[in-house]
This record gives sequence, C-alpha cells and structure tokens, in this order.
Amino acid sequence: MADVKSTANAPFLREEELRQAIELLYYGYRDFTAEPDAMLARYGFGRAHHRVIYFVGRHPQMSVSDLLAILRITKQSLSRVLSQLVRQGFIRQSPGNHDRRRRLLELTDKGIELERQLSENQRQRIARAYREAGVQAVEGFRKVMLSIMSSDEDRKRIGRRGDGSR
Amino acid sequence: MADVKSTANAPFLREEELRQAIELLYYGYRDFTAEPDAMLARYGFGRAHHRVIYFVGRHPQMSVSDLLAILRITKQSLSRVLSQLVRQGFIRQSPGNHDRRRRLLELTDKGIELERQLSENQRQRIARAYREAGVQAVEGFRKVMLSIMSSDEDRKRIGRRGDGSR
DNA sequence: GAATATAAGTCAACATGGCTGACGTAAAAT
DNA sequence: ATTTTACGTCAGCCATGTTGACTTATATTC
Repeated sequence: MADVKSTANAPFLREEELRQAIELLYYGYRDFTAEPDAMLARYGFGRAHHRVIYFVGRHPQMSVSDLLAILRITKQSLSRVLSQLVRQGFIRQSPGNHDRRRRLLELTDKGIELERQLSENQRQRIARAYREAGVQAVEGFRKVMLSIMSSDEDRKRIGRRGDGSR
Repeated sequence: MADVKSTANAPFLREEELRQAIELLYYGYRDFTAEPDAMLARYGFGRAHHRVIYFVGRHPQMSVSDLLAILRITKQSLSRVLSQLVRQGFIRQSPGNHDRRRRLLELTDKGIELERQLSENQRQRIARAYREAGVQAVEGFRKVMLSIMSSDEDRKRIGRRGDGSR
C-alpha cells in the first residue's frame, strides 16, 4: 500500500515535470528577448538584427557562410538585415586574406556600442539568475541546455573562444 | 602574484560565462522548436498554432483573455490562429456558466491528438536531457529558468495544476 | 432601468522575418 | 579552360506580430 501512491504518481509526476520544463523554456525565452526587442525597435531594427550583431561581435572576422551556418536561415533572409547593418555603419566587411571571395565581418565602434547595450541587458538578467540560483544550479542549467541542443558543432562552438577562426 | 591570474581573469571569465548562457538559450530554443515546427507545417500551421494548442491543452476551460494574458499578443493576432483551430475542429468553444460573455476553450479529441504528437517530441527531448544531466542538474535548470523569467504570475502558473480555474 | 464596462470578435493596413526560385559576378579549385 | 564556391540580388509568398476603429452580447454599476 505504501508504494501505491508513488507508483501511481510516477508517470503523472514525470509528465508534469516535463511540461513544466516546456513552459520554463517558453516563458524564459519570451522574457529574455522582450527588453532587447524594445531597444532594437528604437533603431528600427528587429530580433534578426540582434542575432547578427551578437554573433559577429562574438566571432570577429567570421565569414557570411559561417554566420549562415549558425543562424540556419537562408542567405536571402540574412542579406536583408546584414546589408542594413553594413549600410548604416554597424558592421564592416573586408575581403579575406587567403580567400578573397570571402567577406569577413566585424563590428564597427558603433556596432560594438549597440551590441554592448543589447547584451548588457541580457547579461544582467543571467547574472541575477545565477546569483539567485547558486553555483551548482548554474552547472545544472548548463548541462541541461547543452543536452537539449541538437548539434555537437554548436556545443563545441559555445565552449571555444570567439575569434572566428576554424 | 598568485592571485594575479584569478583577479585579472575573474571579470573575463564571468563575461565569458554569461555569454555562454546567452548562446545556450539561443541554440536550445532554436533546436527545441525545430521539430514541432516541421510537424506543424504539414498541417499548414505554424508555431503560433502550437502555442495555442499547448496552453489550451494545459488549461482546459480557459477563457480567451486568459490565453491572451499568457501569450502576450494582441487579440487580433490570436484570433487569426484560434479561429482557424476552431473552424478545423481542433478546439471547441463554449459559453461560460457564470459569465456567458466568456468563451471557454478546450481541445477536441482531434486537438488532443495533435497536442500529444507535438509535445511528445518536446517531452522526449527534455526527458533525454534530464536523464543525461541528472537529478541535481534538473533542479538547477529549473531554478535558473525561473529566475530568468520576469513575471511572478507566470512562475505561479507553472507550479499549479492546469485546470483553467482562477 | 439606463448607462457603463467587459469579453470577444471583425475589418483593414502595415512591418518583420522566414521561405523558394532564378540569376549574376568574382575568385578559387580542378 | 571549366567548374565550383562565396556572395549578392530581384521578385514574390507566407506566418505572425502590430495599431486603430468599430460591433455585439452580456455583466456590472449608478
């Protein structure tokens, strides 16, 4: 009799636990992006611009195809936002040394400043969460998120320094 | 001298750590939604439909305004997807008992089946991550994600049973 | 009971950011 | 010399968010 409850509830609790995780991801991501979205709107930019600025800042001298591989969107979609950012002086393109077909991307000073503003907000949110949750929780968070991800390549990239080299 | 390295690296490591978290959220969310998105496309639906189906399944008998509060979109945006789901027989609406202005939402059998398919994929992904990461990591993940969220109301809702009552 | 407020819906127009398909140009690789 | 690669462009489509204006039915308040 003592184990009736735990046996009967095990699948239910498990289901409940898994649904909680789904909702944590939904609400967490929604709130994580809300404030940067609002800042971007003041420049006439959207979330897509943020992603480009973020990853170019993270991996200076990366090529367009590197960026496409990270974002997993078509070059036409990328082109729309990237060309705006270049035209408005947030990102600079320069031909590669070894391979002059490649156009290496980097943030301008203006781009660095915008990137800083945008991700400062997100870094602070994370920093607060890390403070509140504790060191051990942070390690758990990292483990679970890494495991939710599909791609080994992305897992590796997260661990590496962001110098755009391959 | 022994503390030069740790002192000098502390802010750098911290910055690095925070950026890793940003990327974990980006890659994790991207991969978490990719497969359901592909399934939905076969019905001519998108991610917005998934959200509606998910939360109506989670909180049967919820009202339209309850749903709007969770999704934080305009009623015009919701209307587009919700009316499709009702018309195609995935969701049923019925007038509230106490307040007949309200239209209480619930999944039909067809809706339950679609919801099951979609979130089964996500539940399995989470279950795998939880298995790989361990019990302690799961608790850490929950703590960090809860803390990343902005709204106390949402935190409470995650903990509650989903019966749509308030 | 009349006035007001709330829940829900609708129409119209617009922006963002995905997508496909077709085509062009420059540079590298074969 | 030919083919492949990296990048870009034009055109058009779709999903999903927005604002603003207006309607209908029902509850609530004065």
